[in-house]
Amino acid sequence: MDQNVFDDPRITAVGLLAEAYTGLSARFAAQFEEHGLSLIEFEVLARLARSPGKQLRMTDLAAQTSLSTSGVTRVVDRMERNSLLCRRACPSDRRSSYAVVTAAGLARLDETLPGHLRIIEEWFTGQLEPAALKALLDGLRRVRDAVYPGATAGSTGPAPTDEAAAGGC
Amino acid sequence: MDQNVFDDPRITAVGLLAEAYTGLSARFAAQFEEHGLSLIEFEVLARLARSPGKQLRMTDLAAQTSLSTSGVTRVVDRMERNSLLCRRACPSDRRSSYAVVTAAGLARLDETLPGHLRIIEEWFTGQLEPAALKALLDGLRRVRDAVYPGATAGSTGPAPTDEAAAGGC
DNA sequence: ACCCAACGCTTGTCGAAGCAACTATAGACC
DNA sequence: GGTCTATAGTTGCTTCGACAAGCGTTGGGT
Repeated sequence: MDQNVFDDPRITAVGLLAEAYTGLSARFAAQFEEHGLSLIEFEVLARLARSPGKQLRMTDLAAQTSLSTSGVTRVVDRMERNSLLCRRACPSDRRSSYAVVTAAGLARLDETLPGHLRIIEEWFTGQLEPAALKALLDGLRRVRDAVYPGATAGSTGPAPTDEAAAGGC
Repeated sequence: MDQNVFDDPRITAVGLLAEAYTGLSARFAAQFEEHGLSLIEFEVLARLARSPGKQLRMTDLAAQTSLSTSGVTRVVDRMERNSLLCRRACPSDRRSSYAVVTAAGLARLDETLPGHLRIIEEWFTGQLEPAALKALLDGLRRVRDAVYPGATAGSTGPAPTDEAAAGGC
């Protein structure tokens, strides 16, 4: 085998993507941990908070997080134990439950977000001139659109009742 | 909290990076699995194969893979059980061992690489015009350099003896 | 020469997450 | 109305990987 296959520009490209992503993730995780959250817990909070009624069905949460449904069951277990969210029965389908952010969950998110945005700016978006950043994001979007099937599951379903908004579980 | 924080361009940027990376990784993992490899096993094979003597000390392997040293111990255990590599004592420091790719490991890599390159091209590099790809990679490199400390541990150390090259374990 | 802090690796233990199996419900078709 | 398949979620089991503790080794300071 040719020793220099690994200098192939395709391999290099993948290496850059992987290292940029894992490096950034590590910074995020460190900051999240200061607020008692893991990467996945932050993502769950964020996805719930921006969904109509601040809730999502377990399945839709799974689809949005690239976690399996059993993985979602367990993350929601932990976060419910931690009072960051709670389960709520779906009135129209007794098989389904919603995960609903609690007020405490929203507060935790509020307290975490500013630092998170600062870190993104410091290590990612702020590293590049506006034009270069735009070019990077355009490229990423093309790759993402090609490779990432469904990032919007649940947000296109029927609007759930809104009575639980802001965490009155 | 403002519902629209999540439309912040910084959040969007991170989302693109994460989705592009995880989407690509899933494609890679599926192809690796056809050859009986996991993502991390492929990376280990690749990093060993391109190192001088086709070997690396456990610690250096850990530094290159963002695995802990105990994680490396266990991956190497599995791969050694699978005859993809083997351990070899370091003659100059009895605390260290090298992980050395075997002929079978190189063969496995050989059989996996063409498909891997094809997938990179199909879903990543081939999605973009050359200029756009270059812009993407330049951006990624800037972020990577900022955020990713040491990707070259071990490749700058003293050249190990070469007698074991090509897997005569 | 001796001591001791630092290093390299392995092992015990734990939490996280996937898969497959299971339960309960929904909806379609006869 | 009854049956049958598909769906939503949970649980048992397993694997993976991190952390901390432990063992042997090294090398510098005195």
